Amino acid sequence: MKEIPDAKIQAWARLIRAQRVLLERVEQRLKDAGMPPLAWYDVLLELDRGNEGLRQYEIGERILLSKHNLSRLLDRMEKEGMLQRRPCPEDGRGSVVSITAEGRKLRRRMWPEYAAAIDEVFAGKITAAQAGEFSNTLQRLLD
Amino acid sequence: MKEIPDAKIQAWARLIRAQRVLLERVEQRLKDAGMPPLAWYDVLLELDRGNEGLRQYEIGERILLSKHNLSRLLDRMEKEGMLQRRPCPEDGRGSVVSITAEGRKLRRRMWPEYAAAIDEVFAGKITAAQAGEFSNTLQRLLD
DNA sequence: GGTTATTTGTTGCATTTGCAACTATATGGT
DNA sequence: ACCATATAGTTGCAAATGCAACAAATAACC
Repeated sequence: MKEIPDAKIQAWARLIRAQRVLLERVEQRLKDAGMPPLAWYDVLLELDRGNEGLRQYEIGERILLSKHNLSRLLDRMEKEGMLQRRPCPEDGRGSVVSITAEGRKLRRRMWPEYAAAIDEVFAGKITAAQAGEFSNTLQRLLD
Repeated sequence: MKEIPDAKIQAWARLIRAQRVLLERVEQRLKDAGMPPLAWYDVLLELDRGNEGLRQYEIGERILLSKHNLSRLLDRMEKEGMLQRRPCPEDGRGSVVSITAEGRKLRRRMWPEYAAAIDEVFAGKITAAQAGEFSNTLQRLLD
C-alpha cells in the first residue's frame, strides 16, 4: 500500500474543504441577491460565447454536467425564457441551444454580484503571483 | 465595480473545476469498490478520533454538514450498524454519537482504497514542496 | 421564579442529483 | 443494404440536499 506523506493528505483535505466553503459563500451571496445558482451563470456564459448556439453535449462537456442533469437544468432555464432549443439540422437526434436576449440580460445582471463574491472570498485574499502559481498547480492536477 | 484580473478569475475557475473533477474520480473509485460515499468516511474518522463519542453538532462543524443533513446521514449509518446514538447526560436535547466495532472495521477497510485514490488523482501528481505551498494558499483562502 | 431567546436535533416538503431504462438517430462493419 | 453498436437526449424513480417549521431543552434576562 502506498504511503502518502501527511503534508499531501492535508493539502488534499484542504482542497476539498476550501472549495466547498468558498463556493458555498458565493452561492449564498447570489441567493441573497435573489439570483439563480451558479450553474445558470455557467450555462449562460457558454451560450453567450458560442454565438451560433451549442449542442447540449457541448455544454455538458464544458460545465461538467451529466446529460440527464443538464437536460433538466435547460428545461428550467428554457421555461424562464433564458434560452431556446431547436432541432439540429445536421443531427436529427440533437438540439441546438441558444441564449435569448433575456438570458443575456440575466448574465449581465449576475456578473457584478458574482465578481464581487469572487473578490470577497478569493481574489482579495491572494496576490497575482500566488494566483498564478496556484492556477498552475491546479492545472497540473487536472492533466 | 471591482475589476478582477483574468489570472485570478482563471485560478478561481480552476479551483472549482479541479476539486469537482478530482473528487468525483475518488467517489467513483470508492463506488466501484462497493464502498459507501466519502461522507461516511469523514464521519467515521471523526468518531474514531473523538474516543468518548461526539455530539452531533460537533460532527457537523468538523465535516461541514448542515444539521438536518447530518441527522439523516447518521440515520442511515446507524441503521447499518456503524454508529450508536444515545441521549446526552449533560444536555437533554442532544445525543452522543459513538462509533461501533463494525464502524471501525469499515473505516479501516475504506482507507486503503481511499488512499490509493488520493494518490492516483492528487498525491502522485505533485511534489511535497508543491503540496506544501498549495496547502498554505488554501489555508490563507480559508481564513 | 418566570418569561424570552438560543441551541440541539428531527421532520415534512420541494428541489436537485444520480442511475437506469428508453426513444430516436447516426455510425461502422460486412 | 443490413445488422450491430454507439451517441444524443429525455424520462421515471430512488436517493440526497436545502429550507422552513417544529419540539424539547438550555441559557439569558429581568
